[in-house]
Amino acid sequence: MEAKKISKSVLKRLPGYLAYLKSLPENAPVHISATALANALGMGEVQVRKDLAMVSDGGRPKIGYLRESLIEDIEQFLGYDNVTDAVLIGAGKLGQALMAYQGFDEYGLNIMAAFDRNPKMDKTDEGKPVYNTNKLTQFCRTHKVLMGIITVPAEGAQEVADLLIAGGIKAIWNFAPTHLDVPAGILVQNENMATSLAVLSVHLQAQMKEEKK
Amino acid sequence: MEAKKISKSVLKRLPGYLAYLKSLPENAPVHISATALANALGMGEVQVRKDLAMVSDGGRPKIGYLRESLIEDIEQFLGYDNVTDAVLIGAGKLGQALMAYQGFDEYGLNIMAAFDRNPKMDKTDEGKPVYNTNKLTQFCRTHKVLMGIITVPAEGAQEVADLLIAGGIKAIWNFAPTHLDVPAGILVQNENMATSLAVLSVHLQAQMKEEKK
DNA sequence: TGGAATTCGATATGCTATAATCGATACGAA
DNA sequence: TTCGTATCGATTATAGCATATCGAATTCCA
Repeated sequence: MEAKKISKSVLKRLPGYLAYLKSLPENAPVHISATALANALGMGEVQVRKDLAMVSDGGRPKIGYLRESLIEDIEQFLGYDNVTDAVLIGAGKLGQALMAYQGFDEYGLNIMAAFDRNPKMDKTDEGKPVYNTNKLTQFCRTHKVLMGIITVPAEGAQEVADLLIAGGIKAIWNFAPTHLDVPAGILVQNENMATSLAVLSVHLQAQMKEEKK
Repeated sequence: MEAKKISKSVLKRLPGYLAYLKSLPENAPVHISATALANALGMGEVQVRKDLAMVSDGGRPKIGYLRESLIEDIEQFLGYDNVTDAVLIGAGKLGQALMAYQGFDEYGLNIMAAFDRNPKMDKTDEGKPVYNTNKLTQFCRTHKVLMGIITVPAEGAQEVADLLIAGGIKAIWNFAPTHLDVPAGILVQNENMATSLAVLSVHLQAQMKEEKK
Protein backbone atom coordinates (compact mmCIF):
# COMPACT_ATOMS: atom_id res chain seq x y z
CA MET A 1 0.00 0.00 0.00
CA GLU A 2 2.89 2.30 -0.66
CA ALA A 3 1.11 4.39 -3.24
CA LYS A 4 3.09 7.59 -3.34
CA LYS A 5 1.06 8.70 -6.30
CA ILE A 6 -2.25 9.76 -4.86
CA SER A 7 -4.39 12.22 -6.70
CA LYS A 8 -5.72 15.27 -4.99
CA SER A 9 -9.25 14.44 -5.98
CA VAL A 10 -9.11 11.22 -4.05
CA LEU A 11 -7.55 13.02 -1.15
CA LYS A 12 -10.39 15.45 -0.96
CA ARG A 13 -12.96 12.70 -0.85
CA LEU A 14 -11.36 10.73 1.94
CA PRO A 15 -12.41 13.06 4.76
CA GLY A 16 -15.97 12.60 3.58
CA TYR A 17 -15.82 8.86 4.03
CA LEU A 18 -14.14 9.28 7.35
CA ALA A 19 -16.76 11.68 8.65
CA TYR A 20 -19.56 9.39 7.61
CA LEU A 21 -17.96 6.32 9.10
CA LYS A 22 -17.45 8.12 12.37
CA SER A 23 -21.00 9.37 12.42
CA LEU A 24 -22.39 5.85 12.43
CA PRO A 25 -23.83 4.78 15.75
CA GLU A 26 -22.00 2.45 18.05
CA ASN A 27 -24.42 -0.41 17.45
CA ALA A 28 -24.10 -0.31 13.68
CA PRO A 29 -22.90 -3.43 11.88
CA VAL A 30 -19.21 -4.13 12.21
CA HIS A 31 -18.80 -4.33 8.45
CA ILE A 32 -19.75 -1.82 5.82
CA SER A 33 -19.84 -2.29 2.08
CA ALA A 34 -18.60 0.16 -0.50
CA THR A 35 -22.09 0.07 -1.97
CA ALA A 36 -23.63 1.29 1.23
CA LEU A 37 -21.10 4.08 1.48
CA ALA A 38 -21.74 5.13 -2.08
CA ASN A 39 -25.47 5.35 -1.53
CA ALA A 40 -25.12 7.29 1.69
CA LEU A 41 -22.85 9.88 0.14
CA GLY A 42 -24.53 9.97 -3.23
CA MET A 43 -21.66 8.87 -5.39
CA GLY A 44 -20.73 5.98 -7.66
CA GLU A 45 -19.90 2.79 -5.90
CA VAL A 46 -16.96 2.12 -8.17
CA GLN A 47 -15.31 5.33 -7.21
CA VAL A 48 -15.72 4.60 -3.54
CA ARG A 49 -14.11 1.22 -3.97
CA LYS A 50 -11.22 2.68 -5.89
CA ASP A 51 -10.62 5.31 -3.29
CA LEU A 52 -10.74 2.84 -0.45
CA ALA A 53 -8.35 0.56 -2.26
CA MET A 54 -5.74 3.31 -2.08
CA VAL A 55 -5.65 3.42 1.68
CA SER A 56 -6.94 0.12 2.94
CA ASP A 57 -5.80 -3.38 2.11
CA GLY A 58 -9.02 -4.82 0.96
CA GLY A 59 -12.47 -5.63 2.10
CA ARG A 60 -14.08 -8.98 1.75
CA PRO A 61 -16.74 -9.83 -0.83
CA LYS A 62 -20.27 -10.21 0.43
CA ILE A 63 -19.18 -8.65 3.70
CA GLY A 64 -17.60 -5.31 3.02
CA TYR A 65 -14.92 -3.46 4.93
CA LEU A 66 -14.31 -3.67 8.61
CA ARG A 67 -15.52 -0.35 9.84
CA GLU A 68 -13.03 0.18 12.61
CA SER A 69 -9.93 -0.69 10.70
CA LEU A 70 -11.14 1.36 7.77
CA ILE A 71 -11.38 4.40 9.98
CA GLU A 72 -7.91 3.71 11.29
CA ASP A 73 -6.50 3.31 7.81
CA ILE A 74 -7.90 6.59 6.57
CA GLU A 75 -6.82 8.45 9.65
CA GLN A 76 -3.34 7.11 9.41
CA PHE A 77 -3.15 7.90 5.74
CA LEU A 78 -4.26 11.45 6.32
CA GLY A 79 -1.85 11.81 9.19
CA TYR A 80 -4.55 12.53 11.71
CA ASP A 81 -2.89 10.24 14.18
CA ASN A 82 0.23 12.32 14.69
CA VAL A 83 -0.03 15.95 15.61
CA THR A 84 1.04 18.75 13.30
CA ASP A 85 1.97 22.07 14.82
CA ALA A 86 0.86 25.26 13.16
CA VAL A 87 0.84 29.00 13.67
CA LEU A 88 -1.90 31.41 12.75
CA ILE A 89 -1.30 34.94 11.54
CA GLY A 90 -4.04 37.54 11.71
CA ALA A 91 -6.06 37.54 14.91
CA GLY A 92 -9.13 39.17 13.41
CA LYS A 93 -12.62 37.76 13.47
CA LEU A 94 -11.84 34.89 11.15
CA GLY A 95 -8.59 34.10 12.88
CA GLN A 96 -10.30 33.97 16.24
CA ALA A 97 -13.05 31.78 14.89
CA LEU A 98 -10.47 29.30 13.66
CA MET A 99 -8.60 29.40 16.96
CA ALA A 100 -11.84 28.64 18.73
CA TYR A 101 -12.78 25.74 16.52
CA GLN A 102 -12.59 22.62 18.62
CA GLY A 103 -12.57 20.18 15.78
CA PHE A 104 -8.98 20.66 14.72
CA ASP A 105 -7.42 18.38 17.31
CA GLU A 106 -9.50 15.64 15.80
CA TYR A 107 -7.59 16.18 12.58
CA GLY A 108 -4.23 16.22 14.31
CA LEU A 109 -3.79 19.95 13.96
CA ASN A 110 -2.50 21.99 16.85
CA ILE A 111 -2.42 25.75 16.53
CA MET A 112 0.40 26.70 18.85
CA ALA A 113 0.09 30.47 18.77
CA ALA A 114 -1.41 33.40 16.98
CA PHE A 115 0.39 36.41 15.56
CA ASP A 116 -0.83 39.86 14.72
CA ARG A 117 0.64 43.10 13.53
CA ASN A 118 -0.64 44.88 16.59
CA PRO A 119 -2.00 42.37 19.08
CA LYS A 120 -4.97 43.53 21.07
CA MET A 121 -4.51 40.91 23.75
CA ASP A 122 -1.96 38.60 25.31
CA LYS A 123 -3.93 35.44 24.95
CA THR A 124 -6.91 34.26 22.97
CA ASP A 125 -10.10 33.14 24.67
CA GLU A 126 -8.73 29.65 24.59
CA GLY A 127 -5.52 30.62 26.32
CA LYS A 128 -3.25 30.44 23.29
CA PRO A 129 -0.60 33.17 23.24
CA VAL A 130 -0.76 36.07 20.79
CA TYR A 131 2.55 37.55 19.67
CA ASN A 132 3.64 40.39 17.47
CA THR A 133 4.23 39.43 13.87
CA ASN A 134 7.86 40.50 14.04
CA LYS A 135 8.51 37.43 16.20
CA LEU A 136 7.04 35.12 13.60
CA THR A 137 10.10 33.91 11.74
CA GLN A 138 12.05 33.33 14.92
CA PHE A 139 9.20 31.40 16.48
CA CYS A 140 8.83 29.08 13.52
CA ARG A 141 12.52 28.30 13.50
CA THR A 142 12.86 27.51 17.18
CA HIS A 143 9.69 25.44 17.35
CA LYS A 144 10.18 23.76 13.99
CA VAL A 145 6.69 24.67 12.89
CA LEU A 146 5.77 23.35 9.47
CA MET A 147 2.40 24.91 8.77
CA GLY A 148 1.18 28.48 8.70
CA ILE A 149 -2.41 29.68 8.54
CA ILE A 150 -2.88 33.10 6.99
CA THR A 151 -5.98 35.05 7.96
CA VAL A 152 -4.79 38.58 7.30
CA PRO A 153 -6.29 40.89 4.67
CA ALA A 154 -5.21 40.39 1.10
CA GLU A 155 -2.72 43.25 1.13
CA GLY A 156 -0.54 41.75 3.83
CA ALA A 157 -0.73 38.12 2.81
CA GLN A 158 2.33 37.94 0.59
CA GLU A 159 4.47 39.61 3.21
CA VAL A 160 3.36 37.14 5.84
CA ALA A 161 3.98 34.26 3.49
CA ASP A 162 7.55 35.42 2.98
CA LEU A 163 8.09 35.58 6.71
CA LEU A 164 6.73 32.08 7.13
CA ILE A 165 8.94 30.67 4.42
CA ALA A 166 11.94 32.38 5.97
CA GLY A 167 11.02 30.51 9.12
CA GLY A 168 11.18 27.16 7.39
CA ILE A 169 7.48 26.55 6.85
CA LYS A 170 6.52 23.88 4.31
CA ALA A 171 2.78 24.32 3.96
CA ILE A 172 0.52 27.35 3.97
CA TRP A 173 -3.21 27.45 4.49
CA ASN A 174 -4.25 30.68 2.88
CA PHE A 175 -7.56 32.31 3.73
CA ALA A 176 -6.65 35.62 2.14
CA PRO A 177 -8.37 36.20 -1.20
CA THR A 178 -5.17 36.62 -3.13
CA HIS A 179 -2.52 34.69 -4.97
CA LEU A 180 0.69 33.85 -3.14
CA ASP A 181 4.05 33.54 -4.83
CA VAL A 182 6.10 30.83 -3.20
CA PRO A 183 9.16 28.80 -4.16
CA ALA A 184 8.79 25.20 -5.27
CA GLY A 185 8.36 22.68 -2.52
CA ILE A 186 6.03 24.88 -0.51
CA LEU A 187 2.39 23.93 -0.75
CA VAL A 188 -0.24 26.62 -0.70
CA GLN A 189 -3.79 25.54 -0.09
CA ASN A 190 -6.19 28.35 -0.85
CA GLU A 191 -9.40 28.46 1.12
CA ASN A 192 -10.84 31.08 -1.10
CA MET A 193 -14.40 31.96 -0.33
CA ALA A 194 -14.63 33.92 -3.54
CA THR A 195 -14.27 30.80 -5.65
CA SER A 196 -17.01 28.95 -3.83
CA LEU A 197 -19.19 31.96 -4.03
CA ALA A 198 -18.61 32.17 -7.75
CA VAL A 199 -19.84 28.63 -8.26
CA LEU A 200 -22.95 29.31 -6.23
CA SER A 201 -23.62 32.61 -7.86
CA VAL A 202 -23.42 31.28 -11.38
CA HIS A 203 -25.67 28.39 -10.46
CA LEU A 204 -28.30 30.74 -9.13
CA GLN A 205 -28.14 32.86 -12.24
CA ALA A 206 -28.65 29.80 -14.39
CA GLN A 207 -31.55 28.73 -12.21
CA MET A 208 -33.32 32.03 -12.52
CA LYS A 209 -32.85 32.12 -16.25
CA GLU A 210 -34.26 28.62 -16.40
CA GLU A 211 -37.37 29.59 -14.53
CA LYS A 212 -38.02 32.65 -16.58
CA LYS A 213 -38.64 30.83 -19.81
CA MET B 1 -20.92 35.02 -25.52
CA GLU B 2 -23.80 32.98 -24.26
CA ALA B 3 -21.75 29.98 -23.34
CA LYS B 4 -23.96 28.05 -21.00
CA LYS B 5 -21.38 25.30 -20.88
CA ILE B 6 -18.76 26.58 -18.51
CA SER B 7 -16.61 24.18 -16.57
CA LYS B 8 -16.26 24.51 -12.87
CA SER B 9 -12.51 24.60 -13.13
CA VAL B 10 -12.68 27.77 -15.16
CA LEU B 11 -15.21 29.20 -12.78
CA LYS B 12 -12.92 28.77 -9.86
CA ARG B 13 -10.09 30.55 -11.58
CA LEU B 14 -12.05 33.61 -12.58
CA PRO B 15 -12.14 35.18 -9.12
CA GLY B 16 -8.37 34.95 -9.11
CA TYR B 17 -8.07 37.04 -12.23
CA LEU B 18 -10.60 39.48 -10.92
CA ALA B 19 -8.82 39.95 -7.63
CA TYR B 20 -5.52 40.54 -9.35
CA LEU B 21 -6.97 42.99 -11.84
CA LYS B 22 -8.57 44.94 -9.07
CA SER B 23 -5.41 44.99 -7.03
CA LEU B 24 -3.54 46.83 -9.75
CA PRO B 25 -2.84 50.46 -8.94
CA GLU B 26 -4.81 53.26 -10.51
CA ASN B 27 -1.91 54.42 -12.64
CA ALA B 28 -1.24 51.02 -14.19
CA PRO B 29 -1.47 50.67 -17.97
CA VAL B 30 -4.97 50.67 -19.34
CA HIS B 31 -4.37 47.43 -21.19
CA ILE B 32 -3.17 44.13 -19.86
CA SER B 33 -2.05 41.08 -21.79
CA ALA B 34 -2.92 37.51 -21.00
CA THR B 35 0.80 36.85 -20.82
CA ALA B 36 1.26 39.37 -18.04
CA LEU B 37 -1.65 37.88 -16.12
CA ALA B 38 -0.27 34.41 -16.50
CA ASN B 39 3.12 35.42 -15.16
CA ALA B 40 1.67 37.26 -12.22
CA LEU B 41 -0.50 34.35 -11.15
CA GLY B 42 1.98 31.64 -12.02
CA MET B 43 -0.04 29.78 -14.60
CA GLY B 44 0.11 28.98 -18.29
CA GLU B 45 -0.65 31.84 -20.60
CA VAL B 46 -2.77 29.67 -22.85
CA GLN B 47 -5.07 28.76 -20.03
CA VAL B 48 -5.53 32.37 -19.10
CA ARG B 49 -6.46 33.25 -22.65
CA LYS B 50 -8.90 30.41 -22.88
CA ASP B 51 -10.56 31.40 -19.67
CA LEU B 52 -10.83 35.01 -20.65
CA ALA B 53 -12.27 34.05 -24.00
CA MET B 54 -15.22 32.52 -22.14
CA VAL B 55 -16.32 35.74 -20.54
CA SER B 56 -14.90 38.55 -22.60
CA ASP B 57 -15.25 39.24 -26.29
CA GLY B 58 -11.65 39.53 -27.21
CA GLY B 59 -8.54 41.48 -26.61
CA ARG B 60 -6.44 43.05 -29.25
CA PRO B 61 -3.15 41.65 -30.46
CA LYS B 62 -0.03 43.45 -29.34
CA ILE B 63 -2.15 45.39 -26.84
CA GLY B 64 -3.96 42.94 -24.63
CA TYR B 65 -7.28 43.31 -22.91
CA LEU B 66 -8.79 46.52 -21.71
CA ARG B 67 -8.47 46.25 -17.99
CA GLU B 68 -11.62 48.00 -17.01
CA SER B 69 -13.96 46.25 -19.34
CA LEU B 70 -12.35 42.94 -18.46
CA ILE B 71 -13.16 43.52 -14.83
CA GLU B 72 -16.70 44.39 -15.78
CA ASP B 73 -17.09 41.30 -17.92
CA ILE B 74 -15.91 38.97 -15.20
CA GLU B 75 -18.05 40.62 -12.58
CA GLN B 76 -21.08 40.42 -14.74
CA PHE B 77 -20.43 36.83 -15.59
CA LEU B 78 -20.08 35.92 -11.94
CA GLY B 79 -23.18 37.86 -11.08
CA TYR B 80 -21.38 40.20 -8.74
CA ASP B 81 -23.25 43.13 -10.20
CA ASN B 82 -26.68 42.16 -8.96
CA VAL B 83 -27.23 41.39 -5.32
CA THR B 84 -28.08 37.92 -4.05
CA ASP B 85 -29.89 37.65 -0.75
CA ALA B 86 -28.90 34.95 1.69
CA VAL B 87 -29.59 33.74 5.19
CA LEU B 88 -27.10 32.30 7.64
CA ILE B 89 -27.92 29.57 10.11
CA GLY B 90 -25.78 29.00 13.16
CA ALA B 91 -24.65 32.14 14.94
CA GLY B 92 -21.62 30.57 16.55
CA LYS B 93 -18.08 31.83 16.23
CA LEU B 94 -17.77 30.96 12.57
CA GLY B 95 -21.19 32.30 11.75
CA GLN B 96 -20.41 35.59 13.41
CA ALA B 97 -17.10 35.83 11.63
CA LEU B 98 -18.85 35.45 8.30
CA MET B 99 -21.50 38.00 9.23
CA ALA B 100 -18.75 40.43 10.10
CA TYR B 101 -16.83 39.92 6.90
CA GLN B 102 -17.08 43.13 4.95
CA GLY B 103 -15.97 41.72 1.65
CA PHE B 104 -19.20 39.97 0.73
CA ASP B 105 -20.99 43.00 -0.65
CA GLU B 106 -18.19 43.25 -3.14
CA TYR B 107 -19.29 39.87 -4.43
CA GLY B 108 -22.92 40.82 -4.54
CA LEU B 109 -23.84 38.78 -1.51
CA ASN B 110 -26.14 40.21 1.12
CA ILE B 111 -26.72 38.23 4.29
CA MET B 112 -30.15 39.39 5.36
CA ALA B 113 -30.43 37.70 8.71
CA ALA B 114 -28.98 35.05 10.95
CA PHE B 115 -30.80 32.15 12.58
CA ASP B 116 -29.95 30.09 15.61
CA ARG B 117 -31.55 27.35 17.60
CA ASN B 118 -31.40 29.45 20.73
CA PRO B 119 -30.35 32.97 19.86
CA LYS B 120 -28.20 34.68 22.45
CA MET B 121 -28.92 38.13 21.08
CA ASP B 122 -31.38 40.11 19.04
CA LYS B 123 -28.92 41.56 16.60
CA THR B 124 -25.41 40.82 15.51
CA ASP B 125 -22.62 43.32 15.99
CA GLU B 126 -23.38 44.59 12.54
CA GLY B 127 -27.03 45.18 13.27
CA LYS B 128 -28.41 42.22 11.35
CA PRO B 129 -31.35 40.52 13.08
CA VAL B 130 -31.01 37.10 14.68
CA TYR B 131 -34.11 34.91 14.71
CA ASN B 132 -35.01 31.53 16.05
CA THR B 133 -34.51 28.69 13.62
CA ASN B 134 -38.19 27.78 13.72
CA LYS B 135 -38.88 30.94 11.73
CA LEU B 136 -36.44 29.93 9.01
CA THR B 137 -38.70 28.33 6.42
CA GLN B 138 -41.29 31.04 6.68
CA PHE B 139 -38.68 33.77 6.33
CA CYS B 140 -37.19 32.26 3.19
CA ARG B 141 -40.59 31.99 1.57
CA THR B 142 -41.73 35.51 2.26
CA HIS B 143 -38.42 37.10 1.29
CA LYS B 144 -37.76 34.81 -1.65
CA VAL B 145 -34.30 34.02 -0.40
CA LEU B 146 -32.32 31.75 -2.71
CA MET B 147 -29.19 31.00 -0.77
CA GLY B 148 -28.56 29.54 2.65
CA ILE B 149 -25.29 29.45 4.55
CA ILE B 150 -24.98 26.65 7.07
CA THR B 151 -22.57 27.12 9.96
CA VAL B 152 -24.08 24.79 12.50
CA PRO B 153 -22.36 21.68 13.88
CA ALA B 154 -22.39 18.58 11.71
CA GLU B 155 -25.22 16.93 13.63
CA GLY B 156 -27.75 19.62 12.84
CA ALA B 157 -26.74 20.38 9.28
CA GLN B 158 -29.07 18.02 7.46
CA GLU B 159 -32.03 19.21 9.45
CA VAL B 160 -31.27 22.82 8.60
CA ALA B 161 -30.81 21.94 4.96
CA ASP B 162 -34.26 20.38 4.89
CA LEU B 163 -35.76 23.51 6.37
CA LEU B 164 -34.02 25.65 3.79
CA ILE B 165 -35.23 23.54 0.91
CA ALA B 166 -38.73 23.66 2.28
CA GLY B 167 -38.39 27.40 2.14
CA GLY B 168 -37.56 27.34 -1.54
CA ILE B 169 -33.79 27.75 -1.37
CA LYS B 170 -31.81 26.86 -4.50
CA ALA B 171 -28.21 26.96 -3.31
CA ILE B 172 -26.53 25.99 -0.06
CA TRP B 173 -23.12 27.01 1.17
CA ASN B 174 -22.23 24.34 3.64
CA PHE B 175 -19.53 24.90 6.25
CA ALA B 176 -20.52 21.87 8.30
CA PRO B 177 -18.13 18.93 7.90
CA THR B 178 -20.75 16.53 6.68
CA HIS B 179 -22.50 15.38 3.56
CA LEU B 180 -25.90 16.82 2.78
CA ASP B 181 -28.63 14.92 0.99
CA VAL B 182 -30.57 17.24 -1.28
CA PRO B 183 -32.92 16.79 -4.23
CA ALA B 184 -31.72 17.48 -7.75
CA GLY B 185 -31.62 21.10 -8.75
CA ILE B 186 -30.26 22.26 -5.43
CA LEU B 187 -26.57 23.04 -5.44
CA VAL B 188 -24.49 22.33 -2.38
CA GLN B 189 -21.09 23.94 -2.20
CA ASN B 190 -19.06 22.41 0.58
CA GLU B 191 -16.53 24.61 2.27
CA ASN B 192 -15.00 21.71 4.04
CA MET B 193 -11.93 22.57 6.03
CA ALA B 194 -11.24 18.90 6.52
CA THR B 195 -10.54 18.37 2.85
CA SER B 196 -8.08 21.24 2.65
CA LEU B 197 -6.45 20.06 5.78
CA ALA B 198 -6.10 16.60 4.32
CA VAL B 199 -4.22 17.93 1.33
CA LEU B 200 -1.87 19.90 3.54
CA SER B 201 -1.37 17.09 5.97
CA VAL B 202 -0.44 14.56 3.35
CA HIS B 203 1.94 17.01 1.75
CA LEU B 204 3.72 17.52 5.03
CA GLN B 205 4.00 13.82 5.61
CA ALA B 206 5.53 13.36 2.20
CA GLN B 207 7.94 16.22 2.88
CA MET B 208 9.13 14.72 6.11
CA LYS B 209 9.60 11.33 4.58
CA GLU B 210 11.57 12.96 1.81
CA GLU B 211 13.90 14.65 4.24
CA LYS B 212 14.55 11.57 6.27
CA LYS B 213 16.21 9.62 3.55
C1' DT C 1 5.82 52.11 -46.17
C1' DG C 2 7.41 47.64 -44.99
C1' DG C 3 9.11 44.37 -41.76
C1' DA C 4 9.46 42.50 -37.19
C1' DA C 5 7.67 41.58 -32.87
C1' DT C 6 4.04 40.58 -29.94
C1' DT C 7 -0.30 38.82 -28.76
C1' DC C 8 -4.64 36.71 -29.72
C1' DG C 9 -7.39 32.69 -31.30
C1' DA C 10 -7.96 27.94 -32.89
C1' DT C 11 -6.67 23.32 -33.44
C1' DA C 12 -4.29 19.18 -31.88
C1' DT C 13 -2.16 16.22 -28.50
C1' DG C 14 -1.49 14.04 -24.02
C1' DC C 15 -2.96 13.15 -19.44
C1' DT C 16 -5.83 12.50 -15.60
C1' DA C 17 -10.20 11.41 -13.64
C1' DT C 18 -14.42 9.30 -13.97
C1' DA C 19 -17.51 5.69 -15.50
C1' DA C 20 -18.52 0.97 -17.18
C1' DT C 21 -17.71 -3.87 -17.76
C1' DC C 22 -15.95 -8.34 -16.46
C1' DG C 23 -14.04 -11.86 -13.65
C1' DA C 24 -13.11 -13.64 -8.89
C1' DT C 25 -14.31 -14.63 -4.17
C1' DA C 26 -16.92 -15.54 -0.10
C1' DC C 27 -21.09 -16.24 2.37
C1' DG C 28 -25.69 -18.35 2.91
C1' DA C 29 -29.39 -21.38 1.72
C1' DA C 30 -31.04 -25.60 -0.13
C1' DT D 1 -21.91 -30.12 -0.78
C1' DT D 2 -23.50 -27.16 -4.34
C1' DC D 3 -25.67 -23.34 -6.33
C1' DG D 4 -27.00 -18.52 -6.18
C1' DT D 5 -26.18 -13.95 -4.82
C1' DA D 6 -23.74 -10.10 -3.29
C1' DT D 7 -19.53 -7.73 -3.15
C1' DC D 8 -14.74 -6.71 -4.23
C1' DG D 9 -10.88 -5.89 -7.59
C1' DA D 10 -8.96 -5.23 -12.15
C1' DT D 11 -9.15 -3.89 -16.82
C1' DT D 12 -10.88 -1.17 -20.32
C1' DA D 13 -13.39 2.80 -22.35
C1' DT D 14 -14.88 7.59 -22.24
C1' DA D 15 -14.73 12.29 -21.27
C1' DG D 16 -12.94 16.42 -19.59
C1' DC D 17 -9.15 19.24 -18.73
C1' DA D 18 -4.48 21.13 -19.19
C1' DT D 19 -0.75 21.91 -22.22
C1' DA D 20 1.63 22.55 -26.71
C1' DT D 21 1.80 24.14 -31.37
C1' DC D 22 0.45 26.81 -35.26
C1' DG D 23 -1.51 30.54 -37.88
C1' DA D 24 -3.51 35.25 -38.14
C1' DA D 25 -3.88 39.91 -36.90
C1' DT D 26 -2.21 44.24 -35.42
C1' DT D 27 0.85 47.65 -33.85
C1' DC D 28 5.35 49.56 -33.39
C1' DC D 29 9.69 50.98 -35.34
C1' DA D 30 12.95 51.71 -38.83
